[in-house]
Amino acid sequence: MAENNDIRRRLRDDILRGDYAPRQRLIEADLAKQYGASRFALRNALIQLEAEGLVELQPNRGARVREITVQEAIEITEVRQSIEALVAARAAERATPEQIEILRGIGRDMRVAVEGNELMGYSDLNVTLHSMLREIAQHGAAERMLSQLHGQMVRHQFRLFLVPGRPSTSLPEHLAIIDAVCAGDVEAARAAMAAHVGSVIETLQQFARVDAR
Amino acid sequence: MAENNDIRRRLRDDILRGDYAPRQRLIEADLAKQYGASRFALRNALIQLEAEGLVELQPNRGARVREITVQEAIEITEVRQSIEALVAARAAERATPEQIEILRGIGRDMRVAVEGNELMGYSDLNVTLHSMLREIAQHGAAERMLSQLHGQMVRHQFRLFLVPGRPSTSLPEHLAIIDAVCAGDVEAARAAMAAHVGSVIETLQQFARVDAR
DNA sequence: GCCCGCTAGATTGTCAACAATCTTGGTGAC
DNA sequence: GTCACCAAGATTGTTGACAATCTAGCGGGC
Repeated sequence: MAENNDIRRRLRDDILRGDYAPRQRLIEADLAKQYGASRFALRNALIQLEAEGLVELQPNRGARVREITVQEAIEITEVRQSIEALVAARAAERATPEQIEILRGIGRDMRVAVEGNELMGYSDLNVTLHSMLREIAQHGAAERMLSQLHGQMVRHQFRLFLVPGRPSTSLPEHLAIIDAVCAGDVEAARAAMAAHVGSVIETLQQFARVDAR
Repeated sequence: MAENNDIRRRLRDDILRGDYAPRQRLIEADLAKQYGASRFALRNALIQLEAEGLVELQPNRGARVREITVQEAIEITEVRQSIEALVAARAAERATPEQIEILRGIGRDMRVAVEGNELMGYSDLNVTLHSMLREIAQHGAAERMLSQLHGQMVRHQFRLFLVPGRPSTSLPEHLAIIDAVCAGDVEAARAAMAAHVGSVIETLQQFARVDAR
């Protein structure tokens, strides 16, 4: 099973990186050859990825990359909103002085990245901030749910950074979250995170309107 | 695969009903004989149940029923709290007159069940109310996450009903949720649900203290 | 007496071949 | 020309056997 988990990880990474288009069929034999694994190992990986919501498995008809509509992306983000708010609140409760220093550092870097118009750098910092907050919160159940939701979203997440002016909207939201967590203000942290993810949802809703045309 | 999903469902039901103790080893060959299925089908079911969080799968060491500690149960319920609050808010937004009638009916039945001290009946109504709210909310992502979390919790959920006086605490909370949803008051519904699940968390915390002795 | 290593049995992991099912392309009736 | 039907190929589903790994119990050395 050691190799099995390896296959699973590689296949997941490749799907998340966008190597396979949504709704593209994933044919066991082809993938097996491509990854140098047995069909058996591949099958297991596909079953597991289905459970993660990355792949759709229809009986006798094989596996496809699951397509997430904008509407579904919004729903997923709504759930993410409520869990991330919980994580932020919990992080505010538990952050140690060392962790607070790290958070402030991330905030400074974010400001610099936005001022320098470094989109990719800012995107990476965004990921770093959210995962730092999860680490501070030490909440296993939230962690599991968020990583599951996140995997399903990657494709749409990516589109967000292409929206002009998006960084200058989200920067103050991120800084507000950092301030609240560092101040140990539980309710402010919850509210700041809810507001931030709320603005993500609004941006997604713009996509929904554009796509509808 | 038709039979495969059947096995999965039966095995899940049996685990949830408590036929297998936590940490009990689930031996593929034994289960295969017991359910009249092939080891192959069983294996797939176990992989899927692992993803649902019901079963723990260690390489070369087989499957066990996953044990949920009280601490984990609290975490899971905290996540549930935030998602259920979202569902209640959404239900308040969308409930039709017919659905409102049904909710009020559930409320009346709950009152009667508590007055008549019918614990099992009240427990069933509790399940009915929550699933009715999910149906009204029509929120696919929330639905999926909640059913996953619920599966992991069943054993602890059960203990709640053994707590003396628990029904008389939760009845007014349930009625408040129903009132808010029927009134279409989104924020009140969110708050009422958060308060209700919050009181569940407090009860679980009492267990944690008792178990620690 | 206690610990280490070893063997036998139990259990899981993997494979290759075969069966069942779906898909595609073509053929013929109308 | 269009539709229903059928066959061939492609793909997934399943099986039984075997390999790899773990576990428990025993015996020998200290």
